[in-house]
Amino acid sequence: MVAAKFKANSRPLLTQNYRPLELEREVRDFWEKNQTLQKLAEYREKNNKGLLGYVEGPPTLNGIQHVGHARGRVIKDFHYRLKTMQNFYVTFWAGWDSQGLPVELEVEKTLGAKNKKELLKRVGVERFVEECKKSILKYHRQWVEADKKLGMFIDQDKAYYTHQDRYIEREWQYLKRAWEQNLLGEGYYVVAYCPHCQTSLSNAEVGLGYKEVEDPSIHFKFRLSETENEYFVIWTTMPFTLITDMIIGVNPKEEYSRVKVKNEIWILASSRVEPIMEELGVEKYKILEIVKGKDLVGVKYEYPFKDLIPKQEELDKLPLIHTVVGESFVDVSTATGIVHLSPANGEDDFLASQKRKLPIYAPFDDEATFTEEAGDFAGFFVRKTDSMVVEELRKRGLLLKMKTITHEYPTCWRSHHKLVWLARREYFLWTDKINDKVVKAAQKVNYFYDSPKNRFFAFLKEGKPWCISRDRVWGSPLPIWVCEKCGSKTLVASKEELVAKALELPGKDFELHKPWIDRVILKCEECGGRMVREHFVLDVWHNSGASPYARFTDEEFSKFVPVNFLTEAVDQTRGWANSLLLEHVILTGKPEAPYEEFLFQGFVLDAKGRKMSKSLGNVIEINKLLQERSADVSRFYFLWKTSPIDSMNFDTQDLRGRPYQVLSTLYHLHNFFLQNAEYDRFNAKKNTLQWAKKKDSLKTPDRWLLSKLQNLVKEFTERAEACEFNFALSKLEDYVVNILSREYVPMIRRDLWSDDPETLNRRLAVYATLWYILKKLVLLFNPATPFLSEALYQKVYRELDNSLPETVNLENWPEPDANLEDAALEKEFEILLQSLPLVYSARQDAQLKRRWPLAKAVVVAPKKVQGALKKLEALFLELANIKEVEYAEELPEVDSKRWAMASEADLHVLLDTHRDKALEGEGIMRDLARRVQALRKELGFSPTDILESIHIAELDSASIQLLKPYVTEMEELVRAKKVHVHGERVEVDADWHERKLDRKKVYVAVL
RNA sequence: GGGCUUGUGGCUCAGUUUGGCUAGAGCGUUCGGCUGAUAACCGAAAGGUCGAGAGUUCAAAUCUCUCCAGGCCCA
Repeated sequence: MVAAKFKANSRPLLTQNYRPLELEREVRDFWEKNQTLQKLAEYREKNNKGLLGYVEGPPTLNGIQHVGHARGRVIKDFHYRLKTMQNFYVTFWAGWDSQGLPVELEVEKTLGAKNKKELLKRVGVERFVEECKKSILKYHRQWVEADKKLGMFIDQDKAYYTHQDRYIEREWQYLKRAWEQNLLGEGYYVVAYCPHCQTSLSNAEVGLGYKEVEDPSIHFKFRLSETENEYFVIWTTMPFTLITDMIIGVNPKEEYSRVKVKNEIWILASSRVEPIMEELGVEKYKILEIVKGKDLVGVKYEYPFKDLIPKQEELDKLPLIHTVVGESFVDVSTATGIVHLSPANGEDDFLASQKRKLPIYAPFDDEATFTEEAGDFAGFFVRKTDSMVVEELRKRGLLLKMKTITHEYPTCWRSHHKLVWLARREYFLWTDKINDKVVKAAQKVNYFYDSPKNRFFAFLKEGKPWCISRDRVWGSPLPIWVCEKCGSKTLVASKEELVAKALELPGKDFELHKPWIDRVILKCEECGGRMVREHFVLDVWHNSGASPYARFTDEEFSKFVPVNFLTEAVDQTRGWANSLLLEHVILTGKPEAPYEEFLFQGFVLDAKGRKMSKSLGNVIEINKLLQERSADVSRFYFLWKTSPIDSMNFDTQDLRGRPYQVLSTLYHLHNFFLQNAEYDRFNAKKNTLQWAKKKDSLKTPDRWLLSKLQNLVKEFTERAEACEFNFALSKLEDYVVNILSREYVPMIRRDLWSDDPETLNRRLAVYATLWYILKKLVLLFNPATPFLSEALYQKVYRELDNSLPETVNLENWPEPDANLEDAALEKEFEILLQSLPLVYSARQDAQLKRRWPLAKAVVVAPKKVQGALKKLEALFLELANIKEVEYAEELPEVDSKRWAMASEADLHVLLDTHRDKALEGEGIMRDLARRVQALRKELGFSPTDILESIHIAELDSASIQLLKPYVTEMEELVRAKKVHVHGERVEVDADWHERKLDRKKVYVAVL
């Protein structure tokens, strides 16, 4: 009868096992079919308690999403879902960085290029740009796919792309503001240049090409101007740089020696005297004096080629030129500890001269050939002059030694030619002028953790100007036009304005990219001449840094910026976090950041803690990972494993462990709840907590569990908002696995194991409690594991209560309910939960199984502890499986053979190990019942099925006698109409199954 | 080479701000037990020079210095 009722009601809402992949697929379909993402956004847009701007840190559409990216995306999505459930409207819209060097490089590879100039000549810029667009589309598809699999609720329909005209136009507004404030202008910068490909290279490209190469290695000397015979001794591998020599550098903190060699005096670092003399074959020398580097600063030296280079002779008259400067980067552990500096041919050199405001002397053209300004060297390719310079030094008696060495030196990754560094004309944002404002702006931001904040500030305080021009094709163009006739410049920041001022246009409808933009010729307002565009494109960091203004409309910008919360990996301190900040200060003119909070995340490494790289082959791609692994489990793992600022060793093996277990337990708790609640026809709308309270059916375990939940809600929320996701999730883990599954469920199991109508209200009260608790948990889990939460929400909550909203995401974030808190009760349960393991421990010592009932326990504890335990005595007896408990304050004298004991601190439990016949019989019954239950499950019976009969055979006769009085109780326990006990295995209508019972065999049959 | 950061049982992490009981937890291992929601769980055991060294202190995983190794950024 009961079984029939159960079956009639049974709907297989949840599969018996947690199968995340299957379930996530269903949920993905559900979201798509119901347009959940869109509905959610629309709802919160109309109903919210506040707006939170968000702007996506655009991934470069080159390369594939791997676990490193996914960590950040999961944090973003976590934050979005949390804030949305807290009833905020968040502009969680996608964005993509679709320009830049990586895109160009890939296209170059695809099209097969020896060098870029040749390629562009061969295929044309139009074709090249077409290919760039194709390439970004390819990667875009894969990123969107990965986002979908991850469960990202980012709005892909509202995505921005940095290459779109409307984005570029708005990006130009930043430059316009900079132009108006005199923060944008021309300057020089030293860049790596490949003479063969005739193009400059980025730092990243330089890193690609370090190789062993041969170079001249020369030691030479420069005479101190005020002396006849005193010299600085210097070493270099690039003789040609002497042509642009401007200053020499010493380390002001180090010691230098004046050394007598024959009738000359040489100056070099003290620590280098011995090795250099050996190198130069000088056997006899004498150290005359030791001086500090800082005492050499300001000394003028005789630049040797003034006769060959008139411009150098001119420069020589200026202050500081051809004198000694102090620089801490000068290393006295190699060479002579003195370096000559050519600001036009080295970055350190350049910065040293900028600091001192020296004039720029860069006498070469775009082909790296010396110009007229280089005097006798004019017309030669720079490195061709190496030997000429060496010869000139020799003629003047300044060359000490010349040889050839092999060393590591950057070469062009494409053509393998040695690179040279050249000062080139570039465009800068003079952000050094607004550094105070920038630092002030950065100070208003919440960074959550100190270490990345320190790093960010250390970087910001350098306050270097920002070189924003790049000599490339696929990028946002620099909107500056120069008059061919009078040289005046103009910045034009919109297409409309371009058209209005144009002399020539590349057709009516052109896009704001090369090659078309270069065909726009403007009319000079000063002289009426033709203005042509400066050929540069912009640094991609300027593109993404413009996103707050460029991705929104004016109205949205004023509503949403400063945005609330951003997060990127730590490498973005110098990248996006910085460019956003600088550009916003320029745009607004105020010391204000475009973000209120910025979380810098640590990097994701492989299982062994090595960085992920293509060459190591240990990169884990998201699309591949999620083919086999659960997105929920992975998301949980990302957030749970380590603090977001720490680097994280990603080990797919870990996914099978605790993260899976936590989610699986949550799932099975729902299964448990459903099985029982459906059986008793629980009515979610009627049988609420209020109802249970009114019926006085809530018991202490329920009230304890409810009280514990309030604290969980409070702490989880606080930790999550502080970006301590690992702590937040471990709180959740503890509640689900320990408090609910391990501790609460055994407390109420006995109450549920009954179909007595008299106790129905008690059972319904337990379901009301579980419904309330589990539903809150599903909400707390939602930001971390949206698939599981949605699945349970649909299959359990919406199924049992059709008045609920359409998706779990439309629920409100739980808030602690003070009415349900009971600190005193929690304290009492703490004591109960400390005492029970002592019982189990004592049983273990005495070899007494937990299912064997015992007559008596004595709890020895202070009065207060006793009091708590007395209040919960019924629970204690049931969970300890003991008939009676006594209390004492002092340890009584007992027979240690008969009594087993376990202690912790001032709490002791004594167990009476003696079992009379009744206890033994009940123990045997429980042993057998356990085996019957296992067999029932094995044979596929449902827990609620009533069996016809159960047969037990081949127990010894003593056991049979002990068991007999408990047969009726057993029938109830195992849900069978009749339990038969036989001596022998008689003929029955079912198979006998052999089971072990305390090393003896016993046979069981069920039908 | 510089800045920031990490190093705690076999593995993954707390604890370090503000020095203070026998350095904790989970996973894994071994033995035993429990279980009709759970590939779960419980008890016990083995397992730690807290990266190395020095210093400060009555007392150091914690503070200071040096070094080693990994990571990020820069040179």
